[in-house]
This record gives sequence, structure tokens and C-alpha cells, in this order.
Amino acid sequence: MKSLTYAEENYLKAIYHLSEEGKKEVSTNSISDELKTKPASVSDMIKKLAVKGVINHKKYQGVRITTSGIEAALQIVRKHRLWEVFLVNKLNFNWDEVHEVAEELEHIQSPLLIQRLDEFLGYPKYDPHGDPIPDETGTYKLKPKTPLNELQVGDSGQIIAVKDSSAAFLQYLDKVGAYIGAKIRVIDKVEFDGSLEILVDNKKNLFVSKDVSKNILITNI
Amino acid sequence: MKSLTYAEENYLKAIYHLSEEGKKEVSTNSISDELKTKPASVSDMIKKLAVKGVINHKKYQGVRITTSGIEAALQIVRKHRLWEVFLVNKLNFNWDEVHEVAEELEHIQSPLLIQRLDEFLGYPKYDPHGDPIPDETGTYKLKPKTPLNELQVGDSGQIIAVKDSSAAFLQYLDKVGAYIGAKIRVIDKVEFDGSLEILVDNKKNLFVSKDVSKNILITNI
DNA sequence: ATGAGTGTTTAGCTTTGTCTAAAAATATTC
DNA sequence: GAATATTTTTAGACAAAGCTAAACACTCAT
Ligand SMILES: [Mn+2]
Ligand SMILES: [Mn+2]
Ligand SMILES: [Mn+2]
Ligand SMILES: [Mn+2]
Repeated sequence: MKSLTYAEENYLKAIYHLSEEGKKEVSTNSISDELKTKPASVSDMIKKLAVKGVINHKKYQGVRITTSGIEAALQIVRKHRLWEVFLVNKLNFNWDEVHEVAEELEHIQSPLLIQRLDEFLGYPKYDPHGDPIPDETGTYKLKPKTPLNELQVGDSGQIIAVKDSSAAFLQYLDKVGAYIGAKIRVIDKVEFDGSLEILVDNKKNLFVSKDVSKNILITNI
Repeated sequence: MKSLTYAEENYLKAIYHLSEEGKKEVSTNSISDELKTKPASVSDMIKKLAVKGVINHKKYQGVRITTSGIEAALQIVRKHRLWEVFLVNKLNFNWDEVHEVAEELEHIQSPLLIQRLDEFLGYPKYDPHGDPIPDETGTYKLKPKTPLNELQVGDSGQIIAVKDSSAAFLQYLDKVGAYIGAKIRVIDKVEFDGSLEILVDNKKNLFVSKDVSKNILITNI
């Protein structure tokens, strides 16, 4: 099993994330969207990843990640999320500042480093955005969660994760006082546009659009 | 001032280290030795670095680092050594295990990361090998030091740094109980081969060859 | 079932960083 | 000071990763 280059790791991780959300087949265009490269570049890379056995590919038919590809991707995800925990918990980064840096740090090659970092952080199970951290074997715990927009008036729960980890979205959440662990109760729902009025931590009324609420994940009750 | 690529940073740092020890002019071959690349590759890279203004070069005349080159090199050295401190002080790496990993970590681009890491580590002034850590402005404190082989019988002092940071040398020092801060007294000196008998921490007699003693740096008394 | 539109791949080019082999310049030795 | 040895540079190739433009394949609607 020859190892992956920096760019190959980024592609594989993108393919892994794309196959997670929904169907198994991942299209060339969706990969190029995700990574902001051109479809032609994706076609080239697909060939390399197929040769290394981390994906299967039939021409014009999209791409499917293999078992060994999932294993490799989970280790990259593990590193990414451990570094995010480090940045937030130890270096006082805000949760909207960690993604870019973790995107680089995840490629550092040193099993000892990751093992010790995990230990130093106290074997965290979730990253600052509520995403689960796989262990050395690739095992991770998925907490059941529901997008806020699917809750009904009167429903309540806690914010457990965010679907969108972009700086813009996280900064918005900071501004309105939403954070992982915050208590949420749905006060009112506008059927026309799917927007919600919610109560945060029993003290703050907030109006959120559907674009926002579908990116906030709530504990199942 | 356009920024440097990963490989350019490694070359510039090597040139900086080579100009530190001894003369200003650095030869193509010495760079290729240091980086284990071929002289032809060095010639290519020299052109790129000269265009970016970090070195001066006249054909067949060696290379001289510029003021702006020194500035850039010091920031890479700063990152390298801060990461080494992190690995040893926080992740319990041994001092012989840090170099390779720091060689990768030093290229992570994030001023905030380095500033916060420095703060997290308590603004260390020296790395695990006794080398000084430049601050954000490139300033650092050089402690006066003498190679152990230059001491005379009866002289004493403390180990303040090592000149060779290879794993093999550091593991040898571990084995014989030598470390940064250890007290040293020269008991006897063999003129024939320059080897020394020394007393470590007032309790351990040790025979060291000149190859070893010239790589151990002692406080000036 | 065919033609238009969309999605994917190929062809050909660029940049970065490496290499080998050969040429050119400098250094050393007799 | 000429011959030889060493060092450095150039020339040409290759792999990785990206791009644009053009060709090809699949899908869907008429
Ligand atoms: Mn990445
Ligand atoms: Mn995350
Ligand atoms: Mn390096
Ligand atoms: Mn060091």
C-alpha cells in the first residue's frame, strides 16, 4: 500500500465526505466543486487514486471509495479534527479560525505525533464543530442528530454539531449566541419560508432562516 | 516580497545555517550535501532564490544570503524550534525524536498559530538542543559557549547545547547520562587523540572521544 | 430515436522540483 | 604555465498537480 501525496489526501478526503452525505457514487463535478479545482484536474487525479486502490472508477460513471480508501480517509479526518481540538482547547483559537490551519496540519506524517497529541488532548471524541473523531482503528461514535429545520413548534434539544463549518456561518452563530451545547426550543415556525423563531438557553429569542436552521444539528429527544 | 515555497524554505534555511558556521560564501556542493540533493538541483534552486532576493549569486562564486534572506530564515528557524519545544515539553517526545517532525511543521503557514504556540509554551528562549529561538522580530540571545574539547584538565561548566542534533548522537548522550544542564568537569585529557575523561554531575566518570566532545557545548566560566 | 445540453475525459501546456549526463569554469598540482 | 582534478552550470527528462480547449459520452425531452 503505497502512501498518498498531499494532494491525493485532499482529494480522497473530499471523496469520502461526499460519499458520506447521500449516495455512494461521487461525480467528477462534485469533487471539483468541493476542492475548487477544474473537472479536468479531477479526472487526472481519479486515475491516480484508482491505481492506488482507494477508489473504483468506470469511465463516465463517477467514483466509489473502497474499504481501504475509507480507512485512509478516516485517518486524515482523525488528524484534522484532533488538530482542531488542539487549536481551540490549547491555543485558544475560535472555532471559525481552525479549519484552514487544520487543512495543512492534517498532512503531517508521524504516527507518534498523532498518538501523543490524542493523549495530550485527553482522547477527545468530538471536534469543535461537533464532528466525531475516529480512533487509530477508524472507529467513531455517531450521536443521533436532527437538523433544526426539521423540529416542530414546541420541540427542544441542544445544539450538538454544525453542518457548515465555514467561518462566515460560525461567526454568525457566535454573534447570535449559539454554540455547541446551547439549549434550543422552537417557539414558532413560518410555513412560507421555513424560518424559525427559537429560544436559546431559555433567555434569548432568535429568528433564523431555513438556510441557517438546516445547518444546525440538534440532539434527538 | 513574494513568499517562499516549501522547498525554497528548506534551501534558504540550509544556506542560513551554512553561512552561520564560518564564512559568508556558501558553495553549491555544501548545500547539496546538507539537503541530500544533487548539485544540479541546487544550481536550479539558487536561481529561484536569487530572483526572490533572499540570496546573491555570481556564477561559479557561491551564494551569499541577503538581509531579507536572513530575516526569512530566522522565521523558519523560529517555527522549527518552537515546534521542537512543543513536542518535547508538551507531547513528551525525546529530544532525538523531534527533528524530522519539526522539519515538516516549520512550513505550516499561520502567523496566529506561531504566536499562540509561543504564548502556550511560555515564550521559550531555547529549544531542546540548547539552540536559541528567535522572536517575531528575528531577535535571539546567544549564550557564550565553548566546545567541550577546548576545555583543559580541571575546567568545569554545564552542558548548554549540542552542535550535532542527529538522533544517533543524542541517543548516545542519553545512554551516558549527558543532558542540557548537566555539570561537567574535565578529569583528564589524552593529548594523542584529544579524548577526555570527564565527571558528569559529580558522580559519573565518562570517557569521550574528540568527535563527541567537539559536539558538546559548555557554558563559559 | 434523435438532437441538445450537460458532464467527463483527453490532449496539450505550465510550474515546481528533482534527476543524469555533459559541458564549462575554477582550482590544484607538477 | 600547462595538465589535471574538482566544482558548478546547463541541457534534457520526468513526475506531480494544475490549467484551457476540444472531443466524447451520457441523459432527457421533444
Ligand atoms: Mn488538507
Ligand atoms: Mn471540524
Ligand atoms: Mn523543513
Ligand atoms: Mn533543535
